[in-house]
Amino acid sequence: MKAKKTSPYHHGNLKEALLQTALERIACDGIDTITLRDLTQRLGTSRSAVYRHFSSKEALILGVIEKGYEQLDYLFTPIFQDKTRSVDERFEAMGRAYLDFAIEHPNVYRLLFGEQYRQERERLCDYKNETQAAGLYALVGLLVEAQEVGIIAEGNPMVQAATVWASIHGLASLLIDGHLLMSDNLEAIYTYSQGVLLQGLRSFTLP
Amino acid sequence: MKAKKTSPYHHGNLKEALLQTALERIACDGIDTITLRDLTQRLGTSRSAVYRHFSSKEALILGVIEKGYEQLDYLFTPIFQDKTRSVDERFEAMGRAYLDFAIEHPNVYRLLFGEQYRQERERLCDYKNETQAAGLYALVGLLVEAQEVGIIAEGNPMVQAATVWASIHGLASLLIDGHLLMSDNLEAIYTYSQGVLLQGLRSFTLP
DNA sequence: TGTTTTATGTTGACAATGTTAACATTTAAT
DNA sequence: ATTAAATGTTAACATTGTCAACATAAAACA
Repeated sequence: MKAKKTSPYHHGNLKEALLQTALERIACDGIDTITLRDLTQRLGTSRSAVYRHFSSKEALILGVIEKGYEQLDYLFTPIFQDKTRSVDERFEAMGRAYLDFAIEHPNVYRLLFGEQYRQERERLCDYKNETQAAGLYALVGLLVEAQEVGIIAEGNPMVQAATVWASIHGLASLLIDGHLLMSDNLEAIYTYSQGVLLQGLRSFTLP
Repeated sequence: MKAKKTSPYHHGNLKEALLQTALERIACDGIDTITLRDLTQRLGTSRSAVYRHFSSKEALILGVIEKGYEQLDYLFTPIFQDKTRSVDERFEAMGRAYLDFAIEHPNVYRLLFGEQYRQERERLCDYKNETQAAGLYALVGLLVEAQEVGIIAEGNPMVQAATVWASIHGLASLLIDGHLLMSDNLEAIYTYSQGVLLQGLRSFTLP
């Protein structure tokens, strides 16, 4: 363990510490209330120190977003790829994990799947194709598998994936944004949604 | 028509003009970029004039939100209540109108159904029960009707409404927030989603 | 080792923004 | 006509992101 004297001139790991603290603050209070001054104050450095590691506040946030997608990946990929479980089970587990994550970390969820910093992300075409789409492609893979086993009707798996994702994302969004007031009915709503979705995928085919 | 001399001391209708201009600016550039200074400058008044009509910027935005919900109501209620059309047709028309609104006015849609100003809205318990829920209750009514006709399976219509709303809201959100990249596939995705949803509602019942 | 270069952190300043207080002007009430 | 209320203006303040100039530590190099 490092001997932390009375605040040395160099922090030592400021970049990572900024990303970590920013993520924590966002998770706690949301994206709109965090300020660079507060972050640096918590880390015991000066306000402008940020600019030695990030070109702007926006760039810092983009780093946090990247970090968030990585965490999500660590969470979901194992579920999708667990071949010891049936497609049905993985489908169910995925939905539940997705919803749980949104409910437990609503501010992070909004940051990852909301609208803010959308244009800025597209400039960095990195994790558009890497991290963000990873979850969607894993879902596509699961749906292809489901088609092969005959659990769902045949069809364009990308279109199916969009339908599934939209359904669960809508539920998550409405819940964490306070538009569905029935927090006690949550389990019923989720179970019903999941049932309707699977049943629809099973029996509906485009002409 | 009023004789508009060289900017009279009193604007005459500043409150309504502020709401209107704010809505326009939000529709154009989004909620995060509008400033009171810009609004008042466009209306030819001074910055602080806002505070004679609204206690804060937040209060002005809440007024805009209320206005937005009213517009949505004018748009949807007739569709729901048009008894000359079948339940299926109204269901289809509702979904399409909802999606069209979101795509044509993404910034307004986000303002109405997003997370920002959520806590502030709850303090005014006015349009929580009036306007906002109006659309949901209309949907509930349509679903009750659908159950009676036998188009969908029996079940708690509130839970069904949440499922339907979540599905369409998720699709709208992902599209306007740039997370579904397939703008050319939009028609296919919507048609497929609608089909899966209806098929699922038709055949799925909770045990 | 001693010197130089690079990386990192600090301080002071600036513009933009929401907000308030004190003042001004117009309209309505008495 | 006088007074009161409503509405609008100006000046100032605190907060925030950002930048330039300066300071210090670490690394590279001789």
